[in-house]
Amino acid sequence: MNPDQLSETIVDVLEALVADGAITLPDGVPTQVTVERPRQKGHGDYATNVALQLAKRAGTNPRAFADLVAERLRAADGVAEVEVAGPGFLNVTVEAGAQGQVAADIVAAGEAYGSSQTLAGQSVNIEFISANPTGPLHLGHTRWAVLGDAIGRVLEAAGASVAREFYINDRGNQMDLFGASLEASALGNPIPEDGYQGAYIADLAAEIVRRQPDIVDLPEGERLAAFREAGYALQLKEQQDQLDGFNTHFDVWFSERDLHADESHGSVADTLRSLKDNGHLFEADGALWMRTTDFGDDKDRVLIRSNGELTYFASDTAYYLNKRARGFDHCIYLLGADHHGYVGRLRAMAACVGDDPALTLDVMIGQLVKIMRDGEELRLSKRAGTIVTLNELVDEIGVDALRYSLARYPADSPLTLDVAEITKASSDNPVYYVQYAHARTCRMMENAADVGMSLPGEAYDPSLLVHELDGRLLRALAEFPRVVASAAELREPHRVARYLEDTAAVFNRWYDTKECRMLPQGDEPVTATNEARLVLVQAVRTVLANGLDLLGVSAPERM
RNA sequence: GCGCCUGUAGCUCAACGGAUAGAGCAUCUGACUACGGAUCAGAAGGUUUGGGGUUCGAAUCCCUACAGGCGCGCCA
Repeated sequence: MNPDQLSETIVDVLEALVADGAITLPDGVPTQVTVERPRQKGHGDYATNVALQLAKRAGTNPRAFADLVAERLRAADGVAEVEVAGPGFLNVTVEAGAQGQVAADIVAAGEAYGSSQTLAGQSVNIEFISANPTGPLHLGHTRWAVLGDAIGRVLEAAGASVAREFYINDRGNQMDLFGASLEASALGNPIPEDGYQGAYIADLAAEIVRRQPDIVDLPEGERLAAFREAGYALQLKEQQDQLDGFNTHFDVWFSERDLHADESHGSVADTLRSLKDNGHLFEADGALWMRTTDFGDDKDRVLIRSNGELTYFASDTAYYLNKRARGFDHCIYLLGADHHGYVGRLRAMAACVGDDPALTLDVMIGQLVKIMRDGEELRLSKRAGTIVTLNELVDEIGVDALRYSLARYPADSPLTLDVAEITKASSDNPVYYVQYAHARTCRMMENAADVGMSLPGEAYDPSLLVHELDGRLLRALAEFPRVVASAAELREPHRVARYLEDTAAVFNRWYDTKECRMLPQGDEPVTATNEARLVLVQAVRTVLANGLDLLGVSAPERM
């Protein structure tokens, strides 16, 4: 009896009540009802608020409604007890032994357990980080790397088709400034005003000269561009290596330049041409504008400046249409809080090109992260001279701890992490707590093999897992697919992390309980209960490993 | 000035309109003849920033005040 089955059972009860005329539901019987694990002990194994939700529509009060449902629900298979509590909650206790099947199901599903088809058919593009290729990735990008990647993973687990995309801002003034900074550094000249500072510029310039000693002899007009392009290639490669080492992988690295390279479908030129007559473009002061105020933006936006240059917003618009043309019906943008001013114009732009932004656009604004050490904010990077780089963070904290520490919080609240706390190699640290629980399950499986135990397969008897803690563990495990589905739907992968911590705690509690030992003690023979628990442990291992994988965190077998 | 986000235990943060608001850290008290104790049990800690409203029910939704962060270019 898992939550979905209970939900179905309750729906059946409601339908029976309607059929008998005991209640009337003008809007019909819902196809599913809310079933949750109560936080409070003493509220049964599962609780539902159907009576509170439906009583008004049925023209009765919640308690009376709940009593009617409870009476029939008690007779259902697998249900041991039903109580009506508080304002009209139904607290359901399931029969001990009626939930054991889930453990075998999990083991059979293996890596696929937790996946669903709730978002099947959706084609989602998720764009994140999208840094300029003019410097190393830093703290500001790290949170989006973790969240974007994890959101991609949970969306895929929920059945969506997902493309993770990095938009390379390789066009515009800042690229020339980057080239000029490298050139100046290589020639021993002062870095230009507003140029890129930091020791990494000198390193990069030296590397360029080492690879192309002739570059300094190029005529002045060509030299800057040569430095710019060489620096671009090296810096992009470094960003890609940084992310690769951070277990964050993109399906598409999209160059802004490609939008300007020709006039093919999906290019900027094509976009401007196709929008010309749609009524939302106008000319003023020698510039071409999009009337984004038609759709709630606080001011109109320029596409072509009076000097003939295209704006970044023109690229944005073309890029959006390009994504749509590639078949994505849902575009997620992960932006930092310092870019939240874009939300209005992006939505308005989507509306101007004929889409309903409520359906096609999902702009997520992430708040900034601070990292503290010894009571002081970690700000300055040794090398980059600006902000702490991703590589420095990985060196100091480690990939798993850094990823997990960022993944366990939702995007929209400001976050302050303490280096000492997230690097602490003990169970005080949630990442190690979860990983340790996983390592423990691995060790238990090995120990079982050593005494000749093996997974019972067909002989598995789910009704043997009758201890209260067996039940609690089974219910926790049964929850996983719903957690993954809601994490995908809400774009909140932190729910997976919190769930893993909770499940690891239930497992440790179970492990600590003498009546729930998996291995036979001393010379005792292996019983069917021992083997049933072996299945349970393997199920725990599967859930912890699958959950950690959704966060891009490793599930070590030993620690 | 206008707009977006945030305000929850000493600290860092959870809680899809649900029951007595939960974890971890820090503090205090217990459990090792062990399935690896990187564990477990327990104590203490709260007017969910203040004030109104909506309803069976509000940390959550609405209004308002206050506090903090960020943004408001023919820059990218």
